Amino acid sequence: MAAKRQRGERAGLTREQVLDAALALVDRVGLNGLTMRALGAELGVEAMTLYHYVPNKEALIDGMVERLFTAAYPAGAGDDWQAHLRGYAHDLRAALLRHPGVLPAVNRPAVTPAALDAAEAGLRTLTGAGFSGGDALDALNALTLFVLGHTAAEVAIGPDGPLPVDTERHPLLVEAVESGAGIDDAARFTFAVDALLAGFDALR
Amino acid sequence: MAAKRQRGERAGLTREQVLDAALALVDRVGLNGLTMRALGAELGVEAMTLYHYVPNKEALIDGMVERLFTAAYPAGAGDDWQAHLRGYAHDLRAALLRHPGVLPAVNRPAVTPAALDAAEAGLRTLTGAGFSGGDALDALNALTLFVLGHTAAEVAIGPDGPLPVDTERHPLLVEAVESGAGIDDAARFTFAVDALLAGFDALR
DNA sequence: AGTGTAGACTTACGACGTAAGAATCCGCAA
DNA sequence: TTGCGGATTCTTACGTCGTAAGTCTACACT
Repeated sequence: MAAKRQRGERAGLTREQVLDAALALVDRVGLNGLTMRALGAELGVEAMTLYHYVPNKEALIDGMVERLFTAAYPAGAGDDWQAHLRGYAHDLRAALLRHPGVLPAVNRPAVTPAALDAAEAGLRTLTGAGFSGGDALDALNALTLFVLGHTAAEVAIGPDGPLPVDTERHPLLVEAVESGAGIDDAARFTFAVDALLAGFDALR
Repeated sequence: MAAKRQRGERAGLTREQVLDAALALVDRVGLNGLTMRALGAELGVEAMTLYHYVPNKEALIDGMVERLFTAAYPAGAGDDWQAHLRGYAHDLRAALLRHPGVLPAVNRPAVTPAALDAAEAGLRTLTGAGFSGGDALDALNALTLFVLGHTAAEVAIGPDGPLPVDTERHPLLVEAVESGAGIDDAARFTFAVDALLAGFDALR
């Protein structure tokens, strides 16, 4: 990618550049293709050089996830609480889908300043709408974890040949699937988010 | 674990034994500790022997996940649909938590006969309660993916030192956390499942 | 008794993460 | 101007991993 370098000649890297290059690499070759050597090559640098910006590979991946989440919160506080949370969920999903390759490494929300700000904004909206502090926190949590689970499942492609269902044993399943239901990921996501919001409303 | 063996002397393994041993090993040493050599040692066998039961390590992990899911569906069809789905969600979570170490490798529900049976039973209950086939499928899907996301997040332990929140910037967050809300995983899970069910009810 | 095959072992290779240390550049003090 | 120390990079090397290839042995069937 970059020109060859001599022994102490600076490449002028930053931690952010390393993380971004890692995200780009993963987008291209998948999480399994992310190796220290490959990432180094991407940046015109030897593998060991990366250890000046990241203590080890695990921390590198954590950093990528953090970066993903930091980019995920546009902090749009909506007018009414349902619109606010709906926007939050859709924005978060969109941000996660921007780097699908990293999603297998995302098993819980990263705690970043941006995430805390988003949580605070959500709590403000919800408590303002009459939720108790505890319920508001639980609601935000449930919504966030649902988004993570749904999005992770979306990108986890499987062999998924024809489902091993037979009409005798699973008539309803066959019918629902053949009617085209459950195909569109975005529609399923929207359905679920709306259900969750309606449920919060009912429990308020 | 087992006695040393000569060339050709049978160890009498089955694919199921291999998968169960892998689950046990992961429970003990974590997913990173799962290596073909270590698993072989666990079974009193060389690493390469395992390749008679599993084409490669990825398939080994897939098999573990499948096994986890197969054990997860006790097929308890409840009386009313909310009780049915609530039981399904809690049973699924409990089954997943039985082997927490594998959860990072679970990013979507495994398609197994048991899973299909459970889906069919859920559809029957829901359509019987007045849901359209498409909505019923979406609802089951949303519930399942939420359980996966929530459970995965539960076991994803983090360093999680004191949260970097300051009272000035995040007053509501500080208050909610200090009140002890959001500590108990099971309670948060119950809250979210109930919300989702209430939401399904509202959208019916 | 002879033979094929499934199940086990041995050896070996390339790739990976990273420990250890050497080389070079740069900014600052004398 | 010179010299020095830290920051950044490269080089070399080690142990471990997944697994390809080949070999050996016990048993089932002829």
